[in-house]
Amino acid sequence: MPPTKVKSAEVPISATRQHKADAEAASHPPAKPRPITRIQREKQDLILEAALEVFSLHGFRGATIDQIAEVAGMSKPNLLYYFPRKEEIHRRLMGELLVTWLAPLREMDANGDPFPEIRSYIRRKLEMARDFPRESRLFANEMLQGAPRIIEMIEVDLKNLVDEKARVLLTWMDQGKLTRTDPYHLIFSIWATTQHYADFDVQVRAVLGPGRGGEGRFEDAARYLEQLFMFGLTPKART
Amino acid sequence: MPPTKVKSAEVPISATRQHKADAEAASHPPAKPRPITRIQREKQDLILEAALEVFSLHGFRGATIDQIAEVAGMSKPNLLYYFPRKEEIHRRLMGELLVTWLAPLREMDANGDPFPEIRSYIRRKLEMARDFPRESRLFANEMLQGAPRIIEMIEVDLKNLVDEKARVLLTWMDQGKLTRTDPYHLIFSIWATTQHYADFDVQVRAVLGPGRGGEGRFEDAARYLEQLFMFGLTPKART
DNA sequence: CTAACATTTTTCCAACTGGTCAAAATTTCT
DNA sequence: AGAAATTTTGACCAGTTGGAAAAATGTTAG
Repeated sequence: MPPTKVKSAEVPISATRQHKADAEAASHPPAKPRPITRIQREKQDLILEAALEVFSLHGFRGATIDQIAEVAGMSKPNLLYYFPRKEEIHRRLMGELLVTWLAPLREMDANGDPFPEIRSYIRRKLEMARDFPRESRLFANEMLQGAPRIIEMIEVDLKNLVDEKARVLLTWMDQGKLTRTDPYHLIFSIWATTQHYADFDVQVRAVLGPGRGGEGRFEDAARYLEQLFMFGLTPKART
Repeated sequence: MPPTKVKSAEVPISATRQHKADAEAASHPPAKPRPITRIQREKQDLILEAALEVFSLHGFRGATIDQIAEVAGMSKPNLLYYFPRKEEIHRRLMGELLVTWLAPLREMDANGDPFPEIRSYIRRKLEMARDFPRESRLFANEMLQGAPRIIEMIEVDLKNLVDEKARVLLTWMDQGKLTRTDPYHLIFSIWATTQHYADFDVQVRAVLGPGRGGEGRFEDAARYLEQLFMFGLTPKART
């Protein structure tokens, strides 16, 4: 499966600034794409990691290249050598994010039984909120701003995936294995409840207080959500 | 009930820049606070309204005074005449927001029955997401950034309120009127599911598509959430 | 070793940022 | 109306921002 259509952004990064050494021969149209070096990959990863940190905390506009460069441990011009513009960094980040972010939903298996499937979907999402809160916040930040830079991916890739899974849910409902309800809003509610623990982490911790705000909160959340969704979705006693 | 401890921020705005006309007499310690004029109130409201628009979209760091001034239809220095610093605007906004934002939870009545109470709490929150999405996003933005400017309010006012309502929920559980579960996470899940429709509005609309993404989505959400929470919280058949 | 390329640093810039200040315009009060 | 206060404006500033150019330094294949 191709890593979602990340449109341009795929250019080999260098070659952009390099003096066009086409003088020698303008014969090969696909012009040697120049293999990506070890350093390139390493530094790019470093930058993306730093950018994730900064963007997820301040949003696109609020983040500065200097900040990202500092976190990445390099100078600003050096960073700009790898990603010639701020937007490129963000675009790459979002492109990669969307793929991994939707993986849990992709795994929901139409051939499985609804409750085990939904239950483990919720668990996986909750684990992601716990283990990748920055990714969650990056996504949330983009959404809050109206998703200007990923609206297309949302409207195409995300929508298609959700449509597909909504159909799966409907099938389960038809089979009487699941309460008949709105599959889209069902998915929304799973997203909302799980991502809440990453995006509103400060609030969750503050409200739970030092006693219950520790690491145990994810276990508690899992237990609670399981109960909420299970008994909310269990069809009335079979006939 | 005082509008939550908004600490300073309460100074009459003017008098800050006014040349200290104390030359006449340094006799009255509480120095005439100079009544707030009509224009002051009007312009301040204008600014706060514009600031809500901009802050909710770009977060604190990402928003600029120029932007706010433009939306408010006045020059930057003029805006700064009313709010001498960017942070003041934000602080005021957050202070007022928290009060109105928690009103629905405050209304949850310990003397009522759990289901009608919870049901109408969900409805009220959903209505707020529909009618005041910018407020919701402003709040979300602040949370995403770790709530640096309102952490204190969160830890005190919000926590106290939630503690109180959690006790109410526990009472209902003790009385067997509600499934025994974690009252804190229950409240979180209501916040998450309802605010999702304001904060992730773009996503919701994109996924529902032009057909179902219209105004009806809030009604659908209300119906779905009601079902989710109702049947998830209904205690097992009485003995 | 060295030419060719890749990486990094230094210097620089124009636009934007939050904010100041004094003067001018307007409103309010008597 | 006229004085006093309030409000608005225009010019200005120092620091930050995203980014460009080019020189300096590494790295590596032949």
